[in-house]
Parts: sequence; C-alpha cells; structure tokens
Amino acid sequence: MVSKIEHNQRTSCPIACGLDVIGDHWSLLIVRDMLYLGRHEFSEFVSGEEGISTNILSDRLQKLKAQGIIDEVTHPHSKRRKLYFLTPKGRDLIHVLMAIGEWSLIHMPENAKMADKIESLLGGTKEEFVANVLRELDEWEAQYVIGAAPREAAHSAL
Amino acid sequence: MVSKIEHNQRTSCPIACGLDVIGDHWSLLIVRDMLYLGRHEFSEFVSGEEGISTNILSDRLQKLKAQGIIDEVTHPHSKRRKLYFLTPKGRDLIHVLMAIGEWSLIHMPENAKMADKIESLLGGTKEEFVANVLRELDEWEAQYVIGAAPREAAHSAL
DNA sequence: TTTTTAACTTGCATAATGCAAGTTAAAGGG
DNA sequence: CCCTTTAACTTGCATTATGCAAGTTAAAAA
Repeated sequence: MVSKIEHNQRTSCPIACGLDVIGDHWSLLIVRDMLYLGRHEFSEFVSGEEGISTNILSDRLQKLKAQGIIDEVTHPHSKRRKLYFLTPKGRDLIHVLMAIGEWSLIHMPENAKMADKIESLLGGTKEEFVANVLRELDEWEAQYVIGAAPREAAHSAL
Repeated sequence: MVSKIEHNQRTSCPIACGLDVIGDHWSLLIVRDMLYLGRHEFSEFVSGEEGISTNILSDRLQKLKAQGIIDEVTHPHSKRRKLYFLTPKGRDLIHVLMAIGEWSLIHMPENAKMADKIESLLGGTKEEFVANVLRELDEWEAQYVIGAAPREAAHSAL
C-alpha cells in the first residue's frame, strides 16, 4: 500500500480504496474524537489520552480535509483558533467506527471498555445510538458552523 | 499508537483497542482475501493485486494468528504448504469490512468498484450477502479443516 | 539424486513516526 | 504600545516500519 501521502489507489477494491484513506492508526481516532467525544480543536485532539504528536495531527488533519472527510472554520472567539468538524462523508464513517467498536467489545472484552461519554449516549438500539450521535453533531454545527444546514445521512446503497 | 508488535493497549477505548490489532494497511486486506476472495495460502496472498511483500505477509500472518483472528492447518496434499482460515473472531470482521466497503462505494465511487467475485455473491439484502459469504467459508472449512464444525456468528451485543 | 517449489528470513535502502524544540501570528494584560 | 501567553503549526533528528531483492530450508517432484 505504501505512501498514503499521494493517495493513489492501488486497486479498485472498495476495501483497499477505503484503507488507503482511513487505514492508518490515527485518522480514525481523530474521527472518533469528533464523532463521539465532542472534540473540535487542535488542542483537544492533542490532549486525547492516546497522545498523538502535533506533527502527525497536523498532517492527518490536512489529509482528512483533502479527502473531504473533515472541514474547518475559524473559531468565533479567536482568529488563531480553528474548529474542525465532520463533513457528511466523515460522518458516515460512524458505521465503520461502530463496527470496530462492537467487534472489540465482543472479542477483546478484557481490554475494551466503553467511555462514559459514549455509554451515556447508549439509549436503546444501535440505530438510536447513531441518531443520538448525529443529532449532537447537528446541534453543535448549528451553533458554530455558519450556514450549516442539518445534514441527512447518505446511507442507502449496498 | 506505535508498535503493533507488542500489542499493548494504550487506551480502553474499543476503537483504539481494535485499531491496535487491525488498524494497519495489510491486516484487513489479508482478512478480506480470506473472507471474500477465497484465498487460503501464502502464495495466494502474495499474488494479490495489491502486492504485499513476503516479509510483511509473514509478519502479519503471525500477528493475526497470535490475536486469534486466523488459524492454520497443513495442506492435506503437502506438508510444506499451509492453509490459513479465519476463526470466529476473524469472521466477525466481516462487519468492519462491509462498513468500509460500503463507505468507499458511496463516497469514493470514482475509485472503488466491486470485484466480480464479490458482486456475484450479492444476492439481495446485506444480511443475505453476509450469510452467503459465511456459508462459503463453512463449506470450505468442512472440506479442509479437520474437526471444524459449522460456526455460528457471535454477533449480538451493542 | 537432483531440481523445484512453498514458505519463510535476512540485509539493506527508503519512508513513516515519535519526540523535543522551534516559529509565527493573534490575544490579552499592564 | 509593549510584553507575555497561547494556538497551531514546522523542523530536526532518532527510531521504527516498510519495500525490495536475494537468500535459506525442507518437502515434493522428476
């Protein structure tokens, strides 16, 4: 697979294509931060407990933006701060993250435990959980992202 | 995240835990080969169009086995050949692969196209597709893996 | 017995990562 | 206005992972 820098697909396989974009250790953790943990700023990602270093974070944010997975606006209170948020394409990664989380909880229960923040969102069914997460994002975006209309899930195919 | 060699968890987050095990470029492609493409031998993985090199393949097979995601038996026709197959834990990664594939087909349609082999398995609903894939694996295992009873999916939680 | 072949190793060059220490420009405070 | 702080990056450099080609080993085939 080699360099994710160039984002040149090696194969037309959907799985290989997807992995070329999100198949590294940090990208999906950043998406997780935005999706589940309410993080939106550079400093919030840095202070996550996995300890990403600033050069890698900077690099990944750039690549995720280039791929249309995230976007950014300047913080309303300060021009030197940025607020990152998921595009519809990025939001749809929730299904990938759910699958990974579910797999870990089932097959590595001794290691994996749910964060309190996430557990509190667990209302009932998986669908309700997804809806809760996306609604939270909508509310946040309505407040911070200018001109952001409530988004609808793109999901339907396959 | 650093070394996947030591498999030491950095976090109890299910997503981070999962990514520690399968969050590299090659592991999920190997699982894909076994799950969707009917590949079971070292040489078959090597000849895949993504072009994994033999040292990496050797390393990943070892790690996947150590994680209980795959297992191996010696080929019935030859003691120097091995047949690799997915454990129930490995099979359950089908949900992760489905999510990634689906995401790619929706959000990167210009790059991602389904393999013929996979397309032919697409009967109707997603559930039927999963069932078809798993049934194929059962049939293969019944033939090659001694003492392998038909497995049932572990999926239910979350 | 000699030659193939499958499945690995090994060595070495290149690329990606981690870590610490800058850098730059906006905010805030006096 | 000037000095300090801070957010978001860069840069340099050591460490680690990856890619590639060339072995190695032991079982099969000829």
